[in-house]
Amino acid sequence: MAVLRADAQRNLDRILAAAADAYAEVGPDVTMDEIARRAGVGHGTVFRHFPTKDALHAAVIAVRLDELLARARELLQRPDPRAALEEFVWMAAEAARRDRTLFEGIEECATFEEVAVAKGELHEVVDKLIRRLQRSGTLRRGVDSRDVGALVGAAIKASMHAEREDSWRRYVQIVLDGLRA
Amino acid sequence: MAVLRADAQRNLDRILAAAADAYAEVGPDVTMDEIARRAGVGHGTVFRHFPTKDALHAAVIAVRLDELLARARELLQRPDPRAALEEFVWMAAEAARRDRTLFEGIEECATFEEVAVAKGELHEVVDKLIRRLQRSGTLRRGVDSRDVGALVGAAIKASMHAEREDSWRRYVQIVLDGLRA
DNA sequence: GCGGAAGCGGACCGGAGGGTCCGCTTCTGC
DNA sequence: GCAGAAGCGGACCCTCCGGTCCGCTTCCGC
Repeated sequence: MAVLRADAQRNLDRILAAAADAYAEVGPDVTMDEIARRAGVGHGTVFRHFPTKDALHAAVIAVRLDELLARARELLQRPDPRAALEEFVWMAAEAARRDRTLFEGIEECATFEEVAVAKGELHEVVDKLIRRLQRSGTLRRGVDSRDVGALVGAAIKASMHAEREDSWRRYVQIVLDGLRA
Repeated sequence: MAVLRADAQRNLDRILAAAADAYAEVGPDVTMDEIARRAGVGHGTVFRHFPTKDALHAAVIAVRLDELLARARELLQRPDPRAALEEFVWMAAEAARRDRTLFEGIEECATFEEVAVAKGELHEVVDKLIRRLQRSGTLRRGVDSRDVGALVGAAIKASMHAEREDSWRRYVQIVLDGLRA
């Protein structure tokens, strides 16, 4: 990544932030115009920084995944494996709730190097958390980080249409309970 | 509904069948052209029978919901409440698996009378199944048919991207286990 | 502060897809 | 089998949106 001119760097940051907001609020179908508008730049400027809409989406998702990855690594140090996994799940759930595009977009964006790498590393770390718990015998066998990710993401998505404000907590709890051995 | 000319009725049936297939296979974003092509009719013909794309989608969903409703009513007669609910859940899961658009489309199409009515009746009947089981004390309190529908739909959706062929069964089972008291 | 490079942004393009329209075809009642 | 109604279908329209391009602006090294 060559060094950018100061104004270009500022715009890049603004675009990433605006895109994150826009994807979170509107969903994966936000238009590039809307993102540009939120960032306060012209539509063409967005395309100079990101060659396609998908590339921008991937960049946003990669940032989110890196955040989750950092947190997951910290949790590996936790002595209690159940608390570690549960904390991770609740954290991921909140991330998915904030940005409904997170789990949905991962599959499509997996063709992008940055997303594939972050995803791979995250799975690796979370699988460690899971295996620790399975060894202690309190987590269902045959379940891996992909399953947990898919189920938690799905539970969050399912709660989006619910009337009750706290449904997402109930749904995640139901999934967690279902995952017990 | 006025009586249709014989050929028009035939086309209508073909369109509904083709649309059901198309939504199931391709997803909610199938184009009207694709549906018309599958039905072997012109694009304009589809629009004469259904004024908008959403109206067609709603019609397809209403048919599915009516099928589920009929089965749910039968299950009310079952003496064992747990078996009744579980059978319903597995049935709904298979329906959702066959037609990935089913649960997704319901919310948006709820503005259509036919869908709203079918949905309301289905919730009513399933709530009866659920309350029977809650009274027996083996189902989590505070859960209703919307929650169960959302969670099962989510589990199915989550399994769509999984590599393993049988993930949907595992996921539904996890949800069922999580729903126990 | 000047000149060249880097960046900007909005006008523009092209394709996709929902929806309309009307000349032609097919059906049906008599 | 004929007349008129009902239905058909594809050409067409229009909007939306991702992506390109280029004349103008802003920045930065000297």
